[in-house]
Amino acid sequence: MRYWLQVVVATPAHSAIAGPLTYRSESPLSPGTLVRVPLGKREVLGVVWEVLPDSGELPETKTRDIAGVLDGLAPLSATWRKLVTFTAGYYQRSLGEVALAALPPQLRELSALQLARRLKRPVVDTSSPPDTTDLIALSAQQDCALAEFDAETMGAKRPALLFGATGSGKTEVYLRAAAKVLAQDPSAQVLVMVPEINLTPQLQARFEARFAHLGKERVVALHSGLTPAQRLKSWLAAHAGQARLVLGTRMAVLASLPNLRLLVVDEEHDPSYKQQEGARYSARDLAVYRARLETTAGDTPQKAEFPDGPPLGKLAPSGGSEVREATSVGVKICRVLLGSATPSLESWQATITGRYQRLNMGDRIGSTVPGAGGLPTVRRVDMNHQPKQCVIAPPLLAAIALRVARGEQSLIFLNRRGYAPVLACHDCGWKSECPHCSAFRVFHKIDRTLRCHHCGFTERVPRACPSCGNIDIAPVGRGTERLEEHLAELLAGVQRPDGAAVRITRIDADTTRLKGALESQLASVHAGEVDVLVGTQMIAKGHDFRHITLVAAINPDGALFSSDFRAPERLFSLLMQAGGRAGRDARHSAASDMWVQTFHPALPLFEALKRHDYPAFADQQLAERQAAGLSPFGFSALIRAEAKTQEVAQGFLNAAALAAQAQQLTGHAHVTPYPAVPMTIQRVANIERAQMLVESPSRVALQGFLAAWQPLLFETRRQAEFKSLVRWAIDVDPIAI
DNA sequence: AGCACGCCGACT
DNA sequence: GTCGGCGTGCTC
Repeated sequence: MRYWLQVVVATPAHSAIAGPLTYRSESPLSPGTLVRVPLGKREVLGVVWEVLPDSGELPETKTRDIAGVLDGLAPLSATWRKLVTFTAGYYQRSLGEVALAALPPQLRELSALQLARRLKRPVVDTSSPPDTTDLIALSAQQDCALAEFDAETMGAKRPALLFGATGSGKTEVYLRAAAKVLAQDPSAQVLVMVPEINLTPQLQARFEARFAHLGKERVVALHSGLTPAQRLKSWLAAHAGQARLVLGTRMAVLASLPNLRLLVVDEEHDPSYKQQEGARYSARDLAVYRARLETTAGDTPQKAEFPDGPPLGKLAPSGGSEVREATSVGVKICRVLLGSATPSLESWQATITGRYQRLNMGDRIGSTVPGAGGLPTVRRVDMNHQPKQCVIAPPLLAAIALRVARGEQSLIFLNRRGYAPVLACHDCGWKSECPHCSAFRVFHKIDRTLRCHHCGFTERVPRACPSCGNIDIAPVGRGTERLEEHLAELLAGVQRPDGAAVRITRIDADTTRLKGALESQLASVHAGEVDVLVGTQMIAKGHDFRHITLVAAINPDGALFSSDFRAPERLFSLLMQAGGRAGRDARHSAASDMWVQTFHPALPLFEALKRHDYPAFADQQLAERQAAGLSPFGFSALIRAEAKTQEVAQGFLNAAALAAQAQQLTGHAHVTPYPAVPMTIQRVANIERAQMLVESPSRVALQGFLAAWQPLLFETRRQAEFKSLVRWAIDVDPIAI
């Protein structure tokens, strides 16, 4: 007996192969089975997508036999395949690319024997009843948030947004919600996502400790920081249902989790949930979609909407919610819990319209009044009234000196690494441009190099101006390296309480390049071996510095007048998060300050920041976005093109848009393609880059347009004049424009 | 993406 | 005379 299988393999979107390939098999493998298939001269991993009915006749193309089956592995579920199909369609990539990218890379290389050996390890149940004796009591607001989350009855239970300040105890809410789900169903699985790998070790320890009663290896991590072997192990444990709780980064949203019952997205506003290469999916949006997909009433899956849609109430079956309890036979509920102190405006808007349930948890534990308890006092420094060219305003410097003298720690932010962003000649006007990119190379004093942060091109700093020979070349502007040096000079006379000199340290991508460097530097801060910590935004996230009583943002204005409409949102979130670093220790909190140096202190953004008032900030931003038809009130996609010349890159995009207009793809659907423009960094590593924005008030219309446009883009690509085009890609729902 | 095949410069 | 540069084309 012969069967024809439709198999998806890792084919990039720009290759000619878009859909599944047809192979022959002796046995009728079920969809979702992992197979090895010949492709050209090599053998690749594939996933059986469907089995063609045996019509007796050969498919029109030639077919080859599959090379092998990864038996011992359960087929990937129909739900997983639906998730992959949706992701590929929505983000305009091939099925195979998304499907294979979701599997651990090691699975491709493993021989049948190696795989069998890995799967042979017996699963021993070492679980015991949970021990709740050590659990501390929840705060009233944590209790309330959990109760509301559990009491949700709307439709298939809406996605929930846990809105709570840094330090308000969101993690404990995740832990309790997860514990409840895991206890209710002995096979239930929970996925907890965090934005950065850096944050997983401490969180993993906390989750492992809490769920130790489930037995060994029931909590696993899934992120790109793992070795290939560890990643495979975690993935297999999740796929087999053996792992009960998976803690991971954005990649984990596509993991195989056969009995997923709860998805948690911590810091849901974080831009790193958006994949920035390959299939550019938003793990947060997919989490919302996946929760709907995993929710079934009997055998009927919920109609999934992405990530918005009609109010869910309309989709609920008449009769209400009691039939949907998790204990009912055949009914499986999967919920999603997003959490943030500064939610994305998309999620916030969803709680206003009622599509999402909002769980308010405003205050820090042990405090209710800003400034008098947990939240730091925000002090704006109007830089218009400070000495010219001053980097750190005198009152801020005095405040830092005071903290040092009191033996307290300060945290100084500057979102620019290196010594100076530019090196310039005062005589002829030469600047340290990168020869390969349209960007300046950054001066790094420590090894006397000029480094391009875009292509990596590095040279030693020239002795004299390369253009006119003048010796007088000087750094312009300021990075963390120079700020650290500058602070050391300014604070040279300041003594610690024990009479010792001030100790300044810097944490940024340059000081943490080596493995373990970040951990050891953080440890020295925690141990109190540092008085002043200088760093980039990497220290604003997650790390819990208990003894810091002063946080300062040196120059946050850059983001204010950016062409990117999301820049204010990111700045507000960053400053709120930075402020959240201060005074988490109750002993200090009453006296902790957040300083912001700005030339525009009266902007609503800073007014809202001063009051720690995210809702006010969101109201104002949402009003602006609604007026401009921007997300979440409008939808967009970016088409990026790379070529040897800017003319070809732009020409390709404009020609493709013209072709779309000629075919009336835009007319009826209210989709607007804008003219192609050079990207902000126009040239990187000698490749010219251009982009085209496409907007629509309707997500469905935009989707329809993009799908219909794809073939035209391929067609345009084939024209002789665009031969030198390097590549092009679509970014749906881009987070930066 | 891989991995071929396919035509032009500096080496054992 | 070959090794190898990466341009173009194909993979069920």
